[in-house]
Amino acid sequence: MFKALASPTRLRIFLRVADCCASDEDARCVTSEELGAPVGEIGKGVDVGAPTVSHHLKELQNAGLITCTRRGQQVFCCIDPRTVDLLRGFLNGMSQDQAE
Amino acid sequence: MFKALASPTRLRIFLRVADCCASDEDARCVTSEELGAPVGEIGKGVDVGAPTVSHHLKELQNAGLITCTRRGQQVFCCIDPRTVDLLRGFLNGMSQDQAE
DNA sequence: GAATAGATTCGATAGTTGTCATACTTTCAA
DNA sequence: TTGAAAGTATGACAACTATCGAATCTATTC
Repeated sequence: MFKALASPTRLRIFLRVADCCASDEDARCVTSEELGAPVGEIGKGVDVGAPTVSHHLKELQNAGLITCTRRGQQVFCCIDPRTVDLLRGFLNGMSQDQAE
Repeated sequence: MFKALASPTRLRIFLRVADCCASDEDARCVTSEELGAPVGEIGKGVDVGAPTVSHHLKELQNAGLITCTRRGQQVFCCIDPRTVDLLRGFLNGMSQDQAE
């Protein structure tokens, strides 16, 4: 999980996915417009080739940080709030002993 | 920062430091007893050699996740709550768009 | 069915990282 | 001042990772 966000490129990709995937409540990225950007679009923001983007997205998927679904020719990705919550919970447990 | 926590061994070390460094308010690890464990003690919990532990502690320091101070022959480390807060803030910004 | 667009897989390679063994530095005690 | 204890620095090596180009796959359109 930390490992998945360790690579600068991958983190950038993750942030880009997060950007493109802002929605109302459920945030499961069902509607195309809510989905934001497909893989190709994500790749444009990062200066690496398509295979590399694909590779990183898979890593993020394996870590449970994002979920991808194919819709026609395109694959849309969005972040998984549950995993992010998990991570945040971890940090809370960490510094509740420390700060305050 | 994420990178610093990416290695399993380093994460284990980080958690161990966090464990040993639970204190009242300021949590700057001034008193020896509050400090918990010195470097050597930390190493005992992890099955790697002392040089490796030292190496990882330095990485954690560079990332700003822990602070180390020498007290006599021993070096005591404790986590830096500010950096952890920063990390948490980052995650909040992340999933406030997503969840809820 | 062929052509096209979007995305992934495969193989290779350069670079990074985790670990160790050894040697060194710093601090305190005798 | 010598000796021991606690950590750290250095150099080396194996393992991993990020990246790319080429080939392949999947779905759409003609």
